[in-house]
Amino acid sequence: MDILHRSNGATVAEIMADLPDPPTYSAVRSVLRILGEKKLIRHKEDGPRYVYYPAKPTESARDDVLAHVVRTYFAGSPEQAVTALLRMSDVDLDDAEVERLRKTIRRARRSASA
Amino acid sequence: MDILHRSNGATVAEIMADLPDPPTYSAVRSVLRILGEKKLIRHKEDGPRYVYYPAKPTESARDDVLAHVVRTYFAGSPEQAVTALLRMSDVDLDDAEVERLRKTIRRARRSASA
DNA sequence: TCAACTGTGTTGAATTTTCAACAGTACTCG
DNA sequence: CGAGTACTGTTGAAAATTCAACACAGTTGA
Repeated sequence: MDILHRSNGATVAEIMADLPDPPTYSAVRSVLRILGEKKLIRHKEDGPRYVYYPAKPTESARDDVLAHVVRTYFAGSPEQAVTALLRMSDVDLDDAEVERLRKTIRRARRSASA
Repeated sequence: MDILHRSNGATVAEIMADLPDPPTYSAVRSVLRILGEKKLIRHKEDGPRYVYYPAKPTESARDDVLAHVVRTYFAGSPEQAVTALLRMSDVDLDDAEVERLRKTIRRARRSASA
C-alpha cells in the first residue's frame, strides 16, 4: 500500500523494484490479489499489464492517516504534531508555504482571542 | 500497539475495554504474547497483573511514524504535511503554541534567505 | 476455610497470509 | 513463422495470525 501511495500507481515490476528484498513476481502478485479482494486496491489495464492503485486515493487517505497519527501518538493534539514535524524536519519552508502558514496562524490567533 | 501508545501502557482488561468489539481475554493475551516475541512490546508486573508497554517509547516512535507518513503520503514534503494538519484540524492553537510556531517559522525564513 | 474471582501459562484448531510453481496467452523480434 | 519474453490466472504448501479453551496460582471475603 505504501508503495502504491508513494508512486501514484505502480505495476508489479515497479513494486518489486521498490521492495528492499523483493520476493518473486508470483508472491507480489498474491498479495495484490488479496488486497484486491479486500477492496483496498484497484487496478487498471495499461496495455499488456496492470497498474495498481490504492482504492482510496492518496489525497483522502492522508486525512485518515493524519487523524490516526495525531490521536495515537500526539494525544489528539494536532498542534503537538505540527511542532514535532517542524522540529524534526528542520524545515526549509519556501516563501509561499511560510506565507500560508502565517495566514493560518493569524486566523487561528484571531479566533482564539475572539 | 495503538492502544498501548495512546494509553501509555495498559493492562489486558484496559486493552479490552478500548477495543470496539473485544474478543476474549485469551485472544487478547495471545496477540500480546506474539507482540512480545517480536520485541514490539514489553511488560512490567504491577502487583498481580501485567502492564504492557510499547518496546519503543511513544516519544521516539513519533518521529518514525511522522517520517513514514511524510514520505508515503506527502511526497517527502513536511511542509505539505504541516499545512494539511493545520487545515484539517481547523486549528485553535493556544498562544504559547502560536508563539512557538512563529519562532520556528522566523527561523526557517532566516535560514531560507541566508 | 474454601468458593469465587482475577490473573497468567500453555496448548491447539481454524483462518489468513505469505510465497512460490506452473499453465496459459499475447506480443515481439530474429 | 516461431522461440523467447512479459505478462495474468490458478493452485497449493508452509507459516503466521487469530481466537478460544483449559489448567493453575494467588487473593479475597462470607
